[in-house]
Formats: sequence, C-alpha cells, structure tokens
Amino acid sequence: MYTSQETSKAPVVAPATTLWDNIAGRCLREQALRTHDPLFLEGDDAEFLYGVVEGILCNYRILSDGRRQVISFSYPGDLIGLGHSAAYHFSCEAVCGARVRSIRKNAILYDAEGHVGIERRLLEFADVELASMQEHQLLLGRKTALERVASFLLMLARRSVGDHAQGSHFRIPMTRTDIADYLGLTIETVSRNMSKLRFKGVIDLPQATTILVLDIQLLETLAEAEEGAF
Amino acid sequence: MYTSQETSKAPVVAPATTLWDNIAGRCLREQALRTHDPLFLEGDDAEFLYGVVEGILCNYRILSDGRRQVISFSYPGDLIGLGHSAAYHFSCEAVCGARVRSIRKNAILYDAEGHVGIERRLLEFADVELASMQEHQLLLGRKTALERVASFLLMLARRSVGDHAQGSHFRIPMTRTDIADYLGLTIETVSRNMSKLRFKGVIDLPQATTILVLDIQLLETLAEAEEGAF
DNA sequence: CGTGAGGTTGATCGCTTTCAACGGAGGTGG
DNA sequence: CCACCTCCGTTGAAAGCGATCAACCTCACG
Repeated sequence: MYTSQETSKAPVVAPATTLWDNIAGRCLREQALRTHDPLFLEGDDAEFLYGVVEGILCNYRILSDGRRQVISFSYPGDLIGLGHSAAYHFSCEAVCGARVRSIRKNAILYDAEGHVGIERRLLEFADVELASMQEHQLLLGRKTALERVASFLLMLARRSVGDHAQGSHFRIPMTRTDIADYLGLTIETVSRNMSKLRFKGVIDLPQATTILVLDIQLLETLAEAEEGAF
Repeated sequence: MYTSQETSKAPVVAPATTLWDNIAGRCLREQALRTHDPLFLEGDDAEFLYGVVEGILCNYRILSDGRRQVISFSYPGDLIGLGHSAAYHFSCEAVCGARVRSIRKNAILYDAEGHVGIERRLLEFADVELASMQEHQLLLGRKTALERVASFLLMLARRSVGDHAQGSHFRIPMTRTDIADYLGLTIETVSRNMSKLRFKGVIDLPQATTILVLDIQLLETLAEAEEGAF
C-alpha cells in the first residue's frame, strides 16, 4: 500500500520531451514501485535500462559493514542503468512510490540498424550524469555540513516542479536517512543544519517533509557558490 | 625543461589497444605538458577531446575560497573531455610531465557519416568513468582517512605498469597535495596515515615518492572491501 | 490509546583539521 | 664546492566539527 508520501498533491511527472521519448515504443514494460522497493541490487544482471516515469529513486552503494552512500537520485525523465556493464555496480530503490519503464539493453545497443540518434542521446545523457557527479564529488570531498545541506535543498528546489522562486514551498520526498547518505553525513547532522537554516531565517519547515525557501540568495551563498564566474 | 619526475625509469605508457586507436588518424595534434601545466581551465570552450599518450593528468574543481577537489586522475589511454557540453566543467593539469593528443570534438560527434563504432566506444568509456566515479563517491562520503589512503594506494598499484603483486614497488607520481585533494583530506592526514600503514608493516616508503607494498591482502582489507561478494 | 517509525535536540567523544616546527632533497648563486 | 633557499613531506600539539549515544517528540496507523 502507498504511504501518503507519493499520493499527495503535486506528483512529480516527466517533462514533455526527453531522451526517453526517443526510445519509446521498443518493448517497454511499465512497473510500479512502492517506497523502499528495490528496482535492482548491486551484482544483478544488468539486463535492463530503466526510465523513470513518475516518482523518485535512489542509487546507492554499500560497504560490507553497512555504511551506505547514495550516488544520485533519479527523477522523472532520468535514465537508470547506464554505467553498468554485465552487472549493475550499484543498487537502486524507490524513495517514494514510483513508476518506471524498462527496456532490454540489447534492444537498443546491439540493434543491427545502428540507431545513431539513440547512441548520441545516451552519450549526452552520460555527459549530464558525469557533470552532476563531479559536482557531487566536490560536495562530498570539500564542503562543510551546512554547505552540503544548503546545496541539497537548492538541488531539490531546482528539480521540483513549479516555480522555485523566493517564498516557494515544495516537498522533501526522501527521508533524512536518504539525505544523510547522499550528503555523506549522519541524520543528526542533517537535522541540526536544517534547524540552523531555519534559525537563520533562510528556510522554514512547516512539516518535516515540506520546505519553504525564504531567502534563496542567502541559501545560494551558504551553498558556497563555485567559481564559475572567472 | 622536464623535471626528474617523468624522465626517470618506468615511464607510464599507453596500453596497446585503446579507444584512442579508433579515433587515431583524425586531425590529431600532439602536445607536451610539464608538471603543473594546465591543459584547460573550467569555463574554457570545450573544443577538444584529449587522449593521454604518456604521463598523468588530474581533473579538478575548485570553490571560490580555493578549496580543491580532484575528480580523477587520467592515465595513458584515458580520454579527457567527455562530460562537457559547451564549456569544460572542470580544470585539468599535468601531474607530471605528460603528452596528450587533441582532436576537435566536432570531428567525431557531428560527422555526417555517423561513426557508430566510435559513439559506442565513447559510451563504453563513459560507462567506465561513471563506475569509477561511483567508487570515488563511496570513498569520499563514507570511508575513513585510513581506508581512503589504503584505497588510493591500491588504485595506484593497479594502474601502475608491471606486476603489482606482493613486494612490488612503484612510484607515486603525484604530490601529497594532489593525493589529499583527491581523497578529500589534508596533506597532513594523508602523511600520517601513510606512516600508520608503514608502522603496521603494510607498506614501506623508501622515498616519499616510492612505495613498496609488503602485505597487499592487509592493504585490501584496510581499504574496506566492498560487498560485491553477495 | 498504544505502538513504532521518523525526526529533533542535547551531551560527549574522537577523528580530522589546523597551527606550528622541523627535516630532507633539489636548485641556484657566490 | 658549498652555503643558502625553497618546496615538499613529516611529525607534534591543540582545536573544532561532525559522529555517537541517548532522550524526547510527532504523527500515522492499528
């Protein structure tokens, strides 16, 4: 059964035109996932490529003693399954209720017709993924806890549907554990820094899962603007 | 003039067959870089794709206050310039003396003939890069200083030419600053943990730039084996 | 109304950073 | 040829930030 997480207002839906559209029509199978349902686990045969239709998933790796690192969150329009060869290199599970479409990798990659357009788009997608992973590495390696939380909220704002201007509010679909594992922190540190942002008047948290950005400029400053301005 | 770094014994040279061979012959230009010479900077027009012929380069991002995160090191056979759209998203400089070949991106990507083979190989390369970045994120987000240093030395051993069995010794081509910025630590912490590994009898450091692995199994254990064994 | 999961807050611990001094290697110029 | 200087690396002492341990709160659900 679904929790209130994903059935409530403002469901996250795929944008109009995506790479996915290009592949649509090739033996797609749609699949529904509930919160914490796994899509696949590290080591599974990497048979399918998945496209997120609705909801959010998280890709993560774990160490033998249970320490977990969330690599990325996948939103509607995103593709999951690139960067794997024979077996998936990480695990993937739903953060909230989600729907994904699967397509057999062979169907695109080893199609004799040679779909140049598709390969180019997959390459573009890999490019975007690489860029965002570089950003994430900078965060994990060099940012303070407050900067990490601010950066995360900013990313959340950008990826949330609707306007993300001053005063806009949006849902935080993932748990504090998911956030902490994404930011390389503990849930306590995430919570503390959320509160710190609240005391500073940068954000408000009407509920734990809802955020209201009061001062987006300050939030951007606290997220430590990268030096792209040179 | 070159420093002793790259002219000394055991130069790092490209393996026999690489993706690069596939592209060879298309308006390539070779270029020599000395230690710390930049190949390009964040924000530059991403006109070229580079292939490392010899030496090692490092790709990094910096925050406005100077904090630096090394994203990856590029070895002979590696490709640099993927994951950028119009402008490079990170900076790249030589860690030691190096030679690279450049090719205009347009020459491959927008060639009307549609070189399916090349695009597929670029995609494969992006896959490998994504996988190693996921590994790196796990390191940055969840590993302790000792585990990071051990992981780094293991990576170094694997990428160094020649056998990397017990008792093998190899050079550390990058400075402690490069290592620290790669591992998300300070140079002091890197140094301290190198010493700790030496006291434990896992490695020996005849010189600061030369390492001798005495107990590779213990080194692997200390690097915290990931749970791929399931 | 009881229960359990998720989130917040407080107190303390400890690992990594910071600040600081020292040592060795390589390069330069007297 | 040697003294000097600078860069890089190591080591020590102290400080600080995030982790850990623990209590409490809130809300959804049975």
